[in-house]
Amino acid sequence: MSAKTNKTSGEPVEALRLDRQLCFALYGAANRVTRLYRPMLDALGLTYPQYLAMLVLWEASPRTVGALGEALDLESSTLTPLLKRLETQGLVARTRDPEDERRVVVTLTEAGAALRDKAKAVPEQLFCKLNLQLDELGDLRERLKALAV
Amino acid sequence: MSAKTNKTSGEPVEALRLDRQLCFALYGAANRVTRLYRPMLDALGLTYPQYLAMLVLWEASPRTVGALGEALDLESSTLTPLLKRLETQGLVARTRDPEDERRVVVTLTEAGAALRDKAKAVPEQLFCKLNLQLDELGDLRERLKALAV
DNA sequence: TGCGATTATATCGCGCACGATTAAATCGTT
DNA sequence: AACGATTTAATCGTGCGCGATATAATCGCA
Repeated sequence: MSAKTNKTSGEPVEALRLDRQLCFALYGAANRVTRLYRPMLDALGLTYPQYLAMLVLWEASPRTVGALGEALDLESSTLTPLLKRLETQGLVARTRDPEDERRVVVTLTEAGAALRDKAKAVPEQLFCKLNLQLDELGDLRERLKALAV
Repeated sequence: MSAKTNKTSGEPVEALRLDRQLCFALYGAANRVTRLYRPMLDALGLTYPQYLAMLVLWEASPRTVGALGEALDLESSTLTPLLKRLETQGLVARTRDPEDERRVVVTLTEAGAALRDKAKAVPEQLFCKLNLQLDELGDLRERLKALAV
């Protein structure tokens, strides 16, 4: 038995150990990285998911809510309030597509487009906070992109 | 320029591309894995963070709120309401430590301890849903544990 | 031309996750 | 003993993330 007493178990259930769980490593890493971003994103007035949405829009604007949801793998129930907050901040505009009134088109405002310059430094700043080589980062990124697709 | 028109940018800012961001790969993978767990955890009546808390308690109960927070890397502002919900479900008991009334001791109830048996199958069930070799999983887990510590 | 089915977004309720703050118990130093 | 500093949880407000549901526009087909 382990050094620490375990008052709940008779025999250990190996597979249930927290330190063997990929899910916990993933959960913890995601939380830690969000916390690392926070001070940098505070300076931009963005939350972490808002920053991700802006990344998508900086690549191509306008986009429909649906297209954003596909890119970010998020539901409209998550995106709609988030986009309304970006709209309130004056970073995006939300308008119905006249071609199909079901669609809502999200467009960067000038302020939203301009924020891109301030955000340019973020990726490198963050990279410095990770204890990681550049090639390790690329490898890890690709593995994660392939995970649970 | 890329095949799709990009009305926002003059020259591309390579580092800002979503598909180059480790943060997004991590964020997406964490969300996807949570969604994979959901049906299995629904059967146990647990959310994903509740499942993680139970994993910690199945390893050793009782534990203080602080010790749980350290193990899970979560603040009391997250844990306290979560533990109250587990208490409401009858899975844990929360009592003040008589030795030091500041501490709250979280103890598995019989039902909480018993749930462990039902949870035993979860890790393997989840593993089957990931497109992953066992050694890849271990490697990925260790890399994530080292990330942003 | 209708009218049921589908599609696109929005709304609602719940449970995190965290920073800021509060409250209470304990500790340390005099 | 006293009292300021520290430690431990709890509380509060904001913003996700999602399932279930609602609403409205469009489509398809008789």
